[in-house]
Amino acid sequence: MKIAKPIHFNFQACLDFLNRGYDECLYSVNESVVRRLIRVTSGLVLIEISSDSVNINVSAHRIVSKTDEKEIISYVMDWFDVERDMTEFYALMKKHQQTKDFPIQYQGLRLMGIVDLFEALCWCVIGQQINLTFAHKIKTRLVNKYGESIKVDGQKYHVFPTPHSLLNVNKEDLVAMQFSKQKINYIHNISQAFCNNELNKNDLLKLTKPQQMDKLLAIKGIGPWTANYVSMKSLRDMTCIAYGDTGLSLSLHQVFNTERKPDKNTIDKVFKPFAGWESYLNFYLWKTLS
DNA sequence: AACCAGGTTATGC
DNA sequence: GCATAACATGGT
Repeated sequence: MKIAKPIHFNFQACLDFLNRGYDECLYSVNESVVRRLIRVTSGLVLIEISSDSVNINVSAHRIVSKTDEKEIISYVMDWFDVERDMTEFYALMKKHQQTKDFPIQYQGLRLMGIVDLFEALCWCVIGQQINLTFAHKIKTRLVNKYGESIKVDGQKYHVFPTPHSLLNVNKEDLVAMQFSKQKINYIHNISQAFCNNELNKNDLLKLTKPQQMDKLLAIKGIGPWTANYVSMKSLRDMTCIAYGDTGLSLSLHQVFNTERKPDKNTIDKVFKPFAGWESYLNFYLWKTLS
């Protein structure tokens, strides 16, 4: 399968982001290739994504139908945000002193998404108030125990657990994995919302932004930061700003010379010229930290 | 050794 | 309404 690369798309830059030094259990990056197990209607498929000068190339580990192919392509396009025309964003960054080098430094880096909304929400809860190394550690324990997997060439690949599988976990097992009781409850709440069909990505995408926020914030464990983060990474809203995020605060301080912990007003002022591209500016600012 | 991490909710004034 | 504690543990 092939996807034509649009302008302002740098596959290697995207891969470097995926491979930025954390132990990631849901995909593996090897130099110029990323492999990941995904779920399509017909079942699980291991896909391998690489790139040449004109295309993104996607292959599957087994025979797939035309319908499967469509779902796989759609997954990759979503994950790598392939369809977005970045021209305007790049022009905006060049126009402003503080960001004028970004188009060269981060050329073609796309806002890498989390296609599965359930995974995105759980990941936020897992990462709440702990360092990312530890967050990856406990996520790996969760995925290894409850996520479906297949073995290809002696290598095991996992998908993120389903809401049903996490709804039925033994809480003591999660304690043993070093989840806090609070995180365990939050993950339970989110699983329940998906199982009761109070929450699913397709329906959420049909709502307006404020309606989406209300739906998300109604669940105990999802606060403003998380609602915003999944809005950016999964629902693909382009106007998200991670207010109060420690990383964003630090990068704003370094790049825009704001105070160490800028208030909402200050942040809005910085983002104002990038209206419509807030999520991308936020993402690139995070990138300046690594 | 203390302080903080991709936060959120419960509680107290 | 706003400040503060509790959560759990590893990294720096």
